[in-house]
Amino acid sequence: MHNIKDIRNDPKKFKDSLKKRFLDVDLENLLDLDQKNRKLIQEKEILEKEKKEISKTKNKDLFEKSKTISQKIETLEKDQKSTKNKLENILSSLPNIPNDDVPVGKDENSNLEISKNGAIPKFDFKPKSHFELGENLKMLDFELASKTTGSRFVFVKDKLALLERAISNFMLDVHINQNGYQEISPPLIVSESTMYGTGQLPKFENDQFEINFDEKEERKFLIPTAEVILTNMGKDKIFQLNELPLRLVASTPCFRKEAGSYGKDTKGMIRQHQFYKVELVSIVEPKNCLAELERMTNSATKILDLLKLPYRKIVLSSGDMGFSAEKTFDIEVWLPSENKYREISSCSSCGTFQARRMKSRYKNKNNETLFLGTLNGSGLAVGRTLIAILENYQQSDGSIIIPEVLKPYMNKLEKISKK
RNA sequence: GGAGAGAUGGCUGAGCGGUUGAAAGCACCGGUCUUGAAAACCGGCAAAGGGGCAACUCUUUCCUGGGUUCGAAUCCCAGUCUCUCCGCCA
Repeated sequence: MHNIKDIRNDPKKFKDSLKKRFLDVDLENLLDLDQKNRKLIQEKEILEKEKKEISKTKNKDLFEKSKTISQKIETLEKDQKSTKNKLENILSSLPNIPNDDVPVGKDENSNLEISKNGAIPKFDFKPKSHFELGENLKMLDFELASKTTGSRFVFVKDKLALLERAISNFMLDVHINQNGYQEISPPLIVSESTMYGTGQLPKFENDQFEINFDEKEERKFLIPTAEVILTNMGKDKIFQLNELPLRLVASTPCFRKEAGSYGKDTKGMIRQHQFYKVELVSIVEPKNCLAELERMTNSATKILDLLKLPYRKIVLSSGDMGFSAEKTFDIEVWLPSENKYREISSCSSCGTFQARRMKSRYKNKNNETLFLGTLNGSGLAVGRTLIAILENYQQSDGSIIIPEVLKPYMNKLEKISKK
């Protein structure tokens, strides 16, 4: 959510900033609504003051007048509220403004590679895809999932299920013990206002799983990422300075409809309706956002370093960034079967954009109440890490060597092979 | 699902028709003291919104939404949430 005052002060700058997102805002309308809103507030306040004074005098002769004033206030208030609503509806559907150092471009073609790490493995045979490997091992079962549930679901079985759990536990341990994050086991269901807070609603409703909970209550959704619930831990809260920075990590299932990706990645478990992800969230003073983004990204790449998986880091262009982000680094892992890098983590700073939506604030040194900065990043997507391990650690016989750091989590198992 | 109790500032907690935006304590910030810190003492400290270059000022807000009243944190109605007890249950 943008601050209307900033827009009012420098409308042109605001319009230009959103052009980087290839959006053309109707500023006229926005400013008109803002002006109308403020005018109505002023009129209302004059009457309110008058009414207040009458009641203070306790003069019975003026009581009738006070009644008529009340009626006028009521009409003004209705008008003002509806104007404010219109204004907020527009504001809440506008994305965050890209940071100055974000490359400007329409889509992923303008993303910039920043660094490459790790040696790409060489095979003296044609490397198989993760789904071939998994199905041959009889440890990935897509057919069964489509029978019980539908497309874009999978059964992970036996040693691969263990591997999936090992990956998740390993990541959690690194983030908790080495990177200074606090572990959270959060609700996987959130209310509508929580989804609004991080920006999933109102614009991206069609990618969310809404659940039928209780007609009378606020609408409820399955989380598309733990970012939603972790970031909202600061919802309607004013933090003391000594509570910051707050760094949180959770390993949770994520649920997405993947609307609009029909035909994309239909094979295998790259794109599923349900997947596990270890999520990092930081809540910080806004001035520390960009430094925290570097720190968070390093926390994520550390996992890949430890797993000895080759990856590259890229910075997303203005047109490719998510709705709430001001700057985003993607980390892409090497997938031998595709002969290219694929996204395994996305780390974003949202500045104060989300904090404004969920009223997440803190007291600074001067005791002023200000909006916080929020960041989120995958550390990492568990399903895709599983894929990357399968493909990068595969042997000619179809077995999978267990990465050194995961062995303690796998009962010292050395490799996964067909029974 | 049945029966009670409650919801007030960052937190704890008073107030129960008219200078109450709200006592007190804690936390926090500033100062005195101290080699430094702690303690002690002094001072400051709710939020949102409007007007103003600013000093400042005005309005709203005591869970939410209605109602009574000239006037509501305080009275009435509805709803939401939390807690306790009983039942059910992983």
